[in-house]
Amino acid sequence: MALELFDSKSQTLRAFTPLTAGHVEMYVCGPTVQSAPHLGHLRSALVYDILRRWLMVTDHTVTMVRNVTDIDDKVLVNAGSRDWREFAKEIEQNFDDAYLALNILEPTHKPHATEHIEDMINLTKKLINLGHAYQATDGSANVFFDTASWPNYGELTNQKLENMEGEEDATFGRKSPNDFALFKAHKADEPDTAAWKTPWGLARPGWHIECSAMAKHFLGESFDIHGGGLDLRFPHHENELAQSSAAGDRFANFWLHNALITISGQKMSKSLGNGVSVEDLEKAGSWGAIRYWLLSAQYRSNLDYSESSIRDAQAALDRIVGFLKRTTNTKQIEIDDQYLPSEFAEAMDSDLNVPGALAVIHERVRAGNTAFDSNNQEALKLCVEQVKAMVHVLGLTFAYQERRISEELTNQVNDLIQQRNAAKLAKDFARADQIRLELEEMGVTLKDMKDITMWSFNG
RNA sequence: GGUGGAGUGGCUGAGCGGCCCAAAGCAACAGCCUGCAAAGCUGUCAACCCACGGGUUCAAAUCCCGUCUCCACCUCCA
Repeated sequence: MALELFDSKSQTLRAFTPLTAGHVEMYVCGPTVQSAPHLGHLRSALVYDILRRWLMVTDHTVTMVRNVTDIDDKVLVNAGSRDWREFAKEIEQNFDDAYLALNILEPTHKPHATEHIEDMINLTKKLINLGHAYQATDGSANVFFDTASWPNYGELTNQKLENMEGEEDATFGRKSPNDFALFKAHKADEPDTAAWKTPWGLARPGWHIECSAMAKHFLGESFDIHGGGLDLRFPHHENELAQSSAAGDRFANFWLHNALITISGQKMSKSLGNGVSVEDLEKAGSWGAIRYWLLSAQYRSNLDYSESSIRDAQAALDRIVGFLKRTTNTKQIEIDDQYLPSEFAEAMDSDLNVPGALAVIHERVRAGNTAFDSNNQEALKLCVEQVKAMVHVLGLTFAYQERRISEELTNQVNDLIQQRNAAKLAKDFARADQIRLELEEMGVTLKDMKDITMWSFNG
């Protein structure tokens, strides 16, 4: 079986074949760095991280572009009295920190909108020449896409122009309320640094033109996959498609949209202010558990966040990690993709059915534990290799890296454990229990094994 | 008004015509282990009719029609 992906433009599951055999080019809409990341942004980035990893495992090289929109109305507003460029950089760092913590791979290219103004000007010029864009009728430096000139407008989201609500307020020189800005004229109250010289006057780019220009810059006039959150489908992606195809490009072969994260059934979003922040998440569980939880629903399904969700994920992940810890030396991890079970591959090939893939991991973990307890070395080895390979594909390997604990604490704990074991041997259980309690208060959980007492620190 | 999506055990969440008397996880319960625990492992439990009502089919959670409820998008959002 080969990979099938749900293409949201055709609204069908399609067999995925790269335009160039063995090589996949994908463009993913990254964040507008206007405020700190929340769970929803992380999910989106993670979905395409998983897709990329799976493509690589199945023998593709992957060029992945994930942009940073670092100039935008909200960036300027939220920067307040600060230099917006500095502000944007800081927010971008917040995103990068979170991506790193979640073990999301760096994209091949991470272009910033402000670095590609020239590309955007060129694309806009071309659209004007082709009669698909125009400078504002009020003589300002605003430039708009002429939706009426493009009969395919609405093709991505299956909408008809006459049914659309469009901009209702002032036109700023629009011919139609449905027309959207390619460039926005510099406003007097905005910093000079947020304006570029264009053939139409001082202006800054609109949101949609950025992605069209950057995708073309790095991937050319056609590429395999365009991804992003479901809330970007319209207008952002519809407009991207209109611009690029009106300019004569074929653009994306597949459109992928990940569903959103909800909280109490309602969409998590910047505008609603109900986002779960990185700080909140770190309190709820480990980054491994967060990654696991984000993967626990297929990417086109909503995922509802609640306080217990990360905790449940932590328990499920601990089961997998615990298996590897008790059966292998986790410091030496060699991965061999040849061990991936076919059921796992089938699940991944089926529009990235990660929950199904996780089920295969758990099934193998159980088989492995059984083999371990009955000392069936041959069966155990197979299960271990399979689990390691699967966990690696999902990027969960980092979850079982050892936490760094100070030598001082280690010695102290080992000393107390020794005292406790001595007390147990002397059948002084009151003393043994007292030490156990002491350790618990330090945040140390004991694990009495057959011959040895293991411990973990959760403080 | 338009365009999409969803409703599956106590909870999360796969399955999308026969392998489904429905995967997996969490929770619960039991056993193993233990001085007793915890942790860990294993097992068991759970979906009466897979939102409701019709229909198609030899066969439906899965397809069709209708109804109800919820969510998203319609020019700020991943």
